[in-house]
Amino acid sequence: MNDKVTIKTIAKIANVSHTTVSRALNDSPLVKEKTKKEIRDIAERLNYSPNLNAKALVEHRSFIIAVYFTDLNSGTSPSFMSEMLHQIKEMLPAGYEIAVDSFAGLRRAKQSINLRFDGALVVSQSVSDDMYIDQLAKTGKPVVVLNRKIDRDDLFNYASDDYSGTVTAIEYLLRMGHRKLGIISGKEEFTSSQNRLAGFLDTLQKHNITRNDNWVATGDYSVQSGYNAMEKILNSGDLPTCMFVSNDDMAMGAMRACEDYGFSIPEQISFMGFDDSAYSNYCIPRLTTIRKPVREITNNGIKTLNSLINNESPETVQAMNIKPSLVVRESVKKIN
Amino acid sequence: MNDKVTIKTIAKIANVSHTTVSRALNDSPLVKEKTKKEIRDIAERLNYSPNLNAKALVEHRSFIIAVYFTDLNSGTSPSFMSEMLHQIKEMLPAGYEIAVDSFAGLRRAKQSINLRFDGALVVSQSVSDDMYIDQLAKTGKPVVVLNRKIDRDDLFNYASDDYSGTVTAIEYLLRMGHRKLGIISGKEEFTSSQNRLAGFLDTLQKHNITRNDNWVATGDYSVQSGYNAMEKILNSGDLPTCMFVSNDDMAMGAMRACEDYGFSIPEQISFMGFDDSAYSNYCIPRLTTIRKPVREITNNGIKTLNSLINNESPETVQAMNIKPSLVVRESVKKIN
DNA sequence: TTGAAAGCGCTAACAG
DNA sequence: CTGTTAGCGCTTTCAA
Repeated sequence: MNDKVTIKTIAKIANVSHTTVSRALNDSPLVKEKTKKEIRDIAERLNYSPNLNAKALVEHRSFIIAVYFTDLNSGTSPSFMSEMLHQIKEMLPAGYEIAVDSFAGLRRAKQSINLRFDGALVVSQSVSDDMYIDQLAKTGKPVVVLNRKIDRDDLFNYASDDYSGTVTAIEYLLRMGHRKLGIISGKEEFTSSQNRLAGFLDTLQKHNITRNDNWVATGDYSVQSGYNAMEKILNSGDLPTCMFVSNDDMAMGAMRACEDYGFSIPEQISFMGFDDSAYSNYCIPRLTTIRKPVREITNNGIKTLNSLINNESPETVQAMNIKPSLVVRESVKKIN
Repeated sequence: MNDKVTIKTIAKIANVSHTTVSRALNDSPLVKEKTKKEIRDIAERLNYSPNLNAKALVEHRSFIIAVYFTDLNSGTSPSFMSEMLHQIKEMLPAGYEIAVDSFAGLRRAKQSINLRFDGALVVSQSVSDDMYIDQLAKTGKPVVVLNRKIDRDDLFNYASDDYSGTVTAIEYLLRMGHRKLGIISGKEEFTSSQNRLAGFLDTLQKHNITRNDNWVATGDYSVQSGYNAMEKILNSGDLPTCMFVSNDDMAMGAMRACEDYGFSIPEQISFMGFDDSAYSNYCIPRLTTIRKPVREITNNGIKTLNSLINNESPETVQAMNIKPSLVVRESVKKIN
């Protein structure tokens, strides 16, 4: 019940004006050290804690960083989200809170974004986020968009170059002798799915490999959807020698399906994932995959947002499309 | 830059006082329908959005729900956290924001909790959280503690009965003919680890089975730690016929170790996990485990918090220790 | 049904 | 170095 302790309470006890208390507590050079110390002591003794709403009202900032995901529910892998939140919280100046929200949630509740934030970090998956990103941008407050390359140059934007990552993946598979390649792609409306699919298709074409439509399936990035998609492919008769799966979660489901249908990995079918999730080094067999540069994206984003909030010009570049890297493990067999 | 639109702006245009605008926007019965509509229209046209800081200051509430985890970094499984956040956000009344934070973070930064929240949801793993829970309780605001049974009866508290869940698990293993049982337990300071270990030890004792210290190892709930712990056990010479692993993540690591050392599961070593994580139904073999009632815990917690915030008395009971259930899959073999 | 005035707790001129 | 005064945008008496 100590929310009744205000700077005036302290002022009365210290026999000074509440202004002096405010200054002392904010470590203003305008207050004598001795007075400061007295005031701080009283504040501590009374367990004073400033009313952030009042402070926010007058300072025109709220000490809140908004973190928006496309969807809290599906599509954003839990480990990505959890790593993200941890990083953000870790790198933010003390006193800042992070408010987690999702565009999908806003849409469902027909709400519009609220204006109580000093900066926004958007973890975007889909072009459908653009209208919200635009609303955020219109507030004039710092906005950094992560994860997906956006089509505007007035915002800071750090993403993973999924297209080039996929090209790397497929060219590796070709080098390993595979020509019969299949794909399970992710949520169709997600930019990452589109880029990964395009990388796959373009690379096949470049190497004059005709694709087999029986080996093309679509999931939604969930483990179960990978299972279902693979089941469909396995039932289609003619089999690929290798599957490129748009994320590790679906790859895990797909490999499970192979196991259930009696196909051995990588002897009969090889697998290439995407993301390098925490589990990909422990599944059976260990999954060869493309490492998405999550850490780099996040760090850049937060550093930039921090500078922006403090009105400094960020040290990093405005936009970055970071190249993922190949992680070779056990799920791709060299053939011929 | 429309943050300059205030109720006074609207008042001027509508030719009424700002008081009336405030009332209209809050749908007060004191305002004539016609006036209300006019005002609402103007507000919409001007893209008005209330200054939540001002509102919060005068109403003595902030429209923020604090969500505290023990640690954002380790121990809390990402899928648990992500499901939690999604549920919370989904069930909260429109207009509320969730501020995500961790006690570990507070400790590291030597910060104390800030008072800007209308209610707090604590996802607690460790008794070391108690001092912070106490600080939260002292604010007099609604606090609901989830996940871990706490030692006080003035707060609402919903947890999983890990002890009884483990007893269920071990008795099942005994029924399957296993007598040579090992365990990999989790973070020692976590209550869940302690309860799961105690359930294991007590059940063995109850059935007069002497435990083999070579088969007792400790991890930290991470996949890698499960791998390391299992490696140690495999190297100890004499082997158990079955391992109880304190969570599914570590079980996945431990099974990986068996694979690497050439032991087949469940033929040579059986595995029982805990949690029923999203991956446990897809790993090879599918993991037999104990389903932690995450959904139930969360739902109860949020419902209660909602009532508390609205000054209603919650429909649910004050404390609940929900029993987990056995999920039989493929990783435990019946022997003899 | 409306408006005038006060005040939430804080910071920021301005004056001493 | 310190205090007086005003005001942030909103809700809420109280009076009309």
